[in-house]
Amino acid sequence: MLDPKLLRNEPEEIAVHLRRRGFELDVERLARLEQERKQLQVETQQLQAERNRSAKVIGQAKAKGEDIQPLVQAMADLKSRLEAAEGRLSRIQEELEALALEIPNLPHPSVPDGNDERDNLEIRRWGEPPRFSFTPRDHVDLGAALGQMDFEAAARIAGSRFSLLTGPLARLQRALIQFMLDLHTEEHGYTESYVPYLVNADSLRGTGQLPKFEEDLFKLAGEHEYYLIPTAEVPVTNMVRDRILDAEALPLCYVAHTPCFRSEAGSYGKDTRGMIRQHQFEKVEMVQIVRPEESWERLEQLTGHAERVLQMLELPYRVVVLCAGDLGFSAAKTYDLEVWLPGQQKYREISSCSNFTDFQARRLKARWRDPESGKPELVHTLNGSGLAVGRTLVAIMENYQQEDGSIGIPEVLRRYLGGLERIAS
RNA sequence: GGAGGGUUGGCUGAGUGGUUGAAAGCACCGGUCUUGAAAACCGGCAUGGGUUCACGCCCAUCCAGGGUUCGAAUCCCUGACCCUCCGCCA
Repeated sequence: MLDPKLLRNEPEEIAVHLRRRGFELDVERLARLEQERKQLQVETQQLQAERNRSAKVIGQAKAKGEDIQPLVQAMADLKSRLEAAEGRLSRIQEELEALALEIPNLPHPSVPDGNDERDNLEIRRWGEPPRFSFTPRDHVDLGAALGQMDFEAAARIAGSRFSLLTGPLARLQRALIQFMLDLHTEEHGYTESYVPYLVNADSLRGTGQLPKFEEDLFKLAGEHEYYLIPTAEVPVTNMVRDRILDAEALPLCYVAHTPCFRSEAGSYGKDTRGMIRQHQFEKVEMVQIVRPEESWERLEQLTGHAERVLQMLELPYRVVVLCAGDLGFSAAKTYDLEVWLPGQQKYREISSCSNFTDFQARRLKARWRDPESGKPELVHTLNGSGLAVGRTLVAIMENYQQEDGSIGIPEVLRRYLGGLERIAS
């Protein structure tokens, strides 16, 4: 959520920033509602003050044993006017609130202009795409040949967009998770955390998935209103919801491995082959809760932590900064890491690192006590995949494939696989 | 599934219809004292909003939503969450 004061006082400027990301702020409607709100609020508060005064007078009169009937009768009219005013005010406030919840974050000035992913800006590359003396296969063919990846069985068990791994390939995925968690906890200073995979609607509102993106989520039927998490960002960031943190506690850095569940509504026909886009996938996620003044520096650092995983796995990748039009709803700035996939001859997203500034914090009421002011102030939140595990598995298969269809194991993973150096059928 | 208890400020915790936005303690901030610190003592200290050049004044908020009442943290109803015991269970 944006700062309501800013929204009230400088709607035109805000509209300009939001237009960069393709969001048209209805300034006139906002101004109309605002004006109405203000007028109704003043009126309501005056009536409330009057009611409070009268009630006090009646109390005092009663204490003295005077007749309060005339005073009570005089209140009747006031009461009905107050009720009407309160009703109208709360309707306006609800409308404003609903409007505010659907306004995305402001893009940072350093975010390039652009409409969609084609306008994202590559800012650096690492590693060389491997050269093969044979025609490289994609992970689907490789997995099938190994007999360790079975999409037909997955479809029978669940449906499309699910995958099934067995044997060394399944173990490789587990090894990747272990490796990433160890790296981030031991070398990057994150605290490992285990979190709920089902969350309530408040948590999803806090991080910005609701109310606007309900169709992307799996909602459980049953007496409780639970949703499957689309990313660990939701439970982990919500660790600080409704809290006031001590200054010394910051920054808070958490890493969690969780499965992620996404309905992929609206992506019909996109990435239908293989395990690139699934209803269920594993991800290791880094989350940082920081002081506002250091969030931009932290974004660079966090991105570096994600890059480190790819470097240690020796997977070629590039870093792109998302253009304003491609930014996620809550993000002020996002770096995507894209790994080279020989099966597609393309760089594909494998991590997304974002600074949400105070946008999520305001929805979450996640604050810290600034020693300067002594007042509770909003924190800044950031997160980044470190990495999307399923896609990392795909990248390893495709980049480390041999002519005979076996898969080499990156050096750093072998200790997690009992020393295994290659996966063969 | 059955029975009961609870939700109050940063924290602990009093408060069962009228100066209670809320006692007390802790924490925190300032001061006195001290060579310095601690202790002791004195003072300050909720959040959001409206209005004002400003001092200030006003409104809302004691889990949420309804209700009773001239007046609700306090009474009634519904819901959420937490806890305890019993049953079942990984």
